[in-house]
Amino acid sequence: MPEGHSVHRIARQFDRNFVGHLVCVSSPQGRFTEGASVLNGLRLVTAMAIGKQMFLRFENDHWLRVHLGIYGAWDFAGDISVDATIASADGRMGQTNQRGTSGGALAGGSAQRLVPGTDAADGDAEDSVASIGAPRRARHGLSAVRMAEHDTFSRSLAAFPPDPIGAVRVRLLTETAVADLRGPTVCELATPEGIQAVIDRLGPDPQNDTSERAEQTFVDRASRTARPIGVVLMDQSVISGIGNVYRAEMLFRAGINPHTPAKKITREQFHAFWVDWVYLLEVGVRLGQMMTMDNLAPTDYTAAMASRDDRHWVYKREGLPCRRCGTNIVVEEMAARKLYWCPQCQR
DNA sequence: GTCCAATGGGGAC
DNA sequence: TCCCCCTTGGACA
Repeated sequence: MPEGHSVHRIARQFDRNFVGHLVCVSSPQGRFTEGASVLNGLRLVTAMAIGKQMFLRFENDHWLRVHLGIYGAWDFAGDISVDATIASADGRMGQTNQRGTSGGALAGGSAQRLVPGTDAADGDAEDSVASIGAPRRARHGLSAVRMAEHDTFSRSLAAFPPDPIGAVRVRLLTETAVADLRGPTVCELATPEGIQAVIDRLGPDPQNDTSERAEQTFVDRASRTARPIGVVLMDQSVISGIGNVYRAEMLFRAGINPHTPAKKITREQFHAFWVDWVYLLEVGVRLGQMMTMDNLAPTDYTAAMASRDDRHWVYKREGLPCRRCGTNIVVEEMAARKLYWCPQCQR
């Protein structure tokens, strides 16, 4: 699931291809029919992300709030301009990239225009689908068609918009682009007051605010509790966007025992956490992957980008030797989630 | 086919 | 602290 970096990428995608457009809103699955009818035909004004929450503001101060939870994902298709780095996003999208012809997408910084069946620059119709959200290896929906039968896929895009496939909670459609949402934990209409109430509950997100005041808010909220730091880092009211992967990796990078009571963490250590999150989140948004090993040689780095297994210090490495000291990585439950850590490096 | 895991979070107790 | 919701893919029978 998408941790904070994915949601920022999604908001960017909306900003690039939907903001300023009139949007047809529907709920093919039928579970957001009433909300869709309120938003249908309105112009999208703003797309923004705070941590794992995304907010879309439409005309007349109608807001749509989306939280992907563990399973949620957005599929984008049509005449979508995809930032070169966004084209390499997690999960399904990563594989999309592998299959596409624009293999150099990671390196470039320029946007590419992807127009199915017409003048797609260096890609074909395959590349005009982008998914961001929960990792899903096999294809379903638009992508499933691509994987199974290329011809069928091409036809489905040729007849824009493609038919929604599977449980699409909400579809946002402009004349040239479409976004399908599946499996969100939250997809609801909200008033400005409702949105503000949600925002007020959230800790700072360094993609939105790297000020000293933001850092201080984090430190103040984190340091006043005796809960384990491994729990506190995942508390979205303390700091926004950190999920289970980043929690484990940040604790390892800091060399801190996850059980340490937060109030015993020093000021310097909190500062280091903040600085590291600023950095890791920026990298994650840029690469579309939770790359937490930043001391790799360029060749190793490429390999790590390609392989999900080589991206992390400790996450999902239980029983394997620590990359730093050789001690076996352990796994335990903390805050109802699996926590991976090195008992030697994180004493 | 059936079962389980998965990068979350909220509510009941 | 437990339980439930959301959805999908993969492992296994």
